[in-house]
Amino acid sequence: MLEHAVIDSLFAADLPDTDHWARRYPPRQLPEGAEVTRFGPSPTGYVHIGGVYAAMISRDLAVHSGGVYLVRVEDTDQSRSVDDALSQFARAFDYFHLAADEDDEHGAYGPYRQSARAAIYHSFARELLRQGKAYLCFATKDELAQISARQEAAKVPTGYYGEWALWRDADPSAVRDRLDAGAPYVVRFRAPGEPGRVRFTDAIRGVLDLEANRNDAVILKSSDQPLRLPTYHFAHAIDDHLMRVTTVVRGDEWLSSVPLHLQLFDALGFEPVTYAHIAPLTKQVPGGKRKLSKRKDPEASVDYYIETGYPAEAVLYYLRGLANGRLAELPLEEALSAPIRLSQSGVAGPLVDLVKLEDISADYIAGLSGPAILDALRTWAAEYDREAAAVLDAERDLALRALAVEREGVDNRRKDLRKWSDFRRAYGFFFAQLFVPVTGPTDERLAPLGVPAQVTASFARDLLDGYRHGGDGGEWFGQIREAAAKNGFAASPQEYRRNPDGYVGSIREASQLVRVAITGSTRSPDLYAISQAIGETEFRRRLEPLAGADPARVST
RNA sequence: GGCCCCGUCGUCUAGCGGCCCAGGACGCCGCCCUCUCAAGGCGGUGGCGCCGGUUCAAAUCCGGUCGGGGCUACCA
Repeated sequence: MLEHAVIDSLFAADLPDTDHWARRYPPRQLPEGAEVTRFGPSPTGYVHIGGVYAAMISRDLAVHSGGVYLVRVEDTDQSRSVDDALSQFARAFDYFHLAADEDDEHGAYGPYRQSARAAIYHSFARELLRQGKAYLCFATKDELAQISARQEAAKVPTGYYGEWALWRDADPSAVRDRLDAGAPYVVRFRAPGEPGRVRFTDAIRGVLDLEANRNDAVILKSSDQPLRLPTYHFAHAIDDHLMRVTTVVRGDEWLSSVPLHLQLFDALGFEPVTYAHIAPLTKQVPGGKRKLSKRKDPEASVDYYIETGYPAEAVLYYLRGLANGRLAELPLEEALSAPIRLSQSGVAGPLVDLVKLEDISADYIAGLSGPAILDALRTWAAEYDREAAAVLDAERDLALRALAVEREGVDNRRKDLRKWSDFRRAYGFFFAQLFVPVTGPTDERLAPLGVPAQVTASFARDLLDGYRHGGDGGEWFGQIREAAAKNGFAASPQEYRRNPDGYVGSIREASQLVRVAITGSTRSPDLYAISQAIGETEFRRRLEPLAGADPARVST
């Protein structure tokens, strides 16, 4: 075994012993049953919706047990770090109300960024080296590639283990020679040799029985890097122990690493944590489903949800329903406050279904009051649709009247907003600034109705002459019936069907003429309600072009 | 290749040996309402991957098989 003096010379002379860290991060004083959970984002500048999913579950466990939820940035791969990644996370967590109890701003178990914890990892790595539970490895990339090539040829499992592990039992003098020559090395964990099985209980999947790890995994990356950082495995064991984490919620791609992790906890003398491996969010593709992909699927990114304007509550409700089917049966309000139970978590790998999300979202928005919608809409628009934001600010009263249409004083509220970006399509026409008036009786938006231009113009003139804006809905609509009858429209679609040649259309077509003139579309909420919301002046202004009015008349 | 996880309507799920010739939600289809659309009301479509076994009885337990996914990195 390598002499302690040689081992120690590899680390800073003033590097504290492991005891120092144990004292520095004492066990937490928390009530019985309190869970300490964490989320460990890697700062690649991209926030995956699965990250929000995992963070939400972690945080929920802590909140409902009176524990602590912390965020620890896993930036041990410096080549993948992106500068503004942290602000991206801040934005996502903020949007989804996933504030951490502890992070670099507040918390006594920091720093909460792995690149700032190098000394801690070094202390423990040195300790493992001193105890012979780890060793220096000088194998080059080429040598490693050769080893696995030979293993494949020999049909034995690939990896760095047993007799294949070049430096596992190297002569100390050979190690010293390499060191003297300045050769770069990594620190490897000396896996306890004997093959066998390990059992552990996953909080979601129950008792699992896996093959024991025998790979001498790298725990400290190459010495030729300016900052010698640990691999995920080593950092996980040390950080989660020192931060006194009780339950680790992570993707099930980590399942096969558990045997290694358990060995590390054991070698380090730590109590193991409880694991909860969650199924990945997937997407339907021809022939099956696959993990949501960062590159191929826009809906994999939280930015998609934020920019499109899905309310956080709707997304959270949807995600909670995926985590615990039971919560999907509860009304939104209750589902958001009821605890997620790991034991009730699905193990499959749910498909993210945007159609379902939109249904939830539409329901949620429909339950909001007009002012509440306006408020949320404005916040969204300020960031993603400046023009709409300006209009909403300038026309606040009109916006409230528009949002009240078929929403206030009705039994079932209109559901035409699934997300904030639907606003323009659904409500844009209320606002003169966003509305494009018809150009005249020949406007192409009127063409599908099949009404001759002269009839259209005459009908509009008749409607405008003596037009009374107020009254109740019935009276108001009566004016359209009157003008329609006068211009050869059938009083009902049925009547028109019976005698298509006797009419230019039915009341349906006549109404649609008005609708297109007022809203620009053949689909809209109740016409009477819209007319009252925009007011008489605007109503007349929009109807006039239909009458084929000359420009001079319009401008006065 | 090796190891591991998973498999109920198109999708998310309930189901933990009899309450299930499988329940709910979303979607889809139809009807009703109706000046359009959205919504709403009512009805319908549709599933235990497959094969064996255990049992009086299986979606539920066991074995196999097929299918999907993951790991097998000095990425997390």
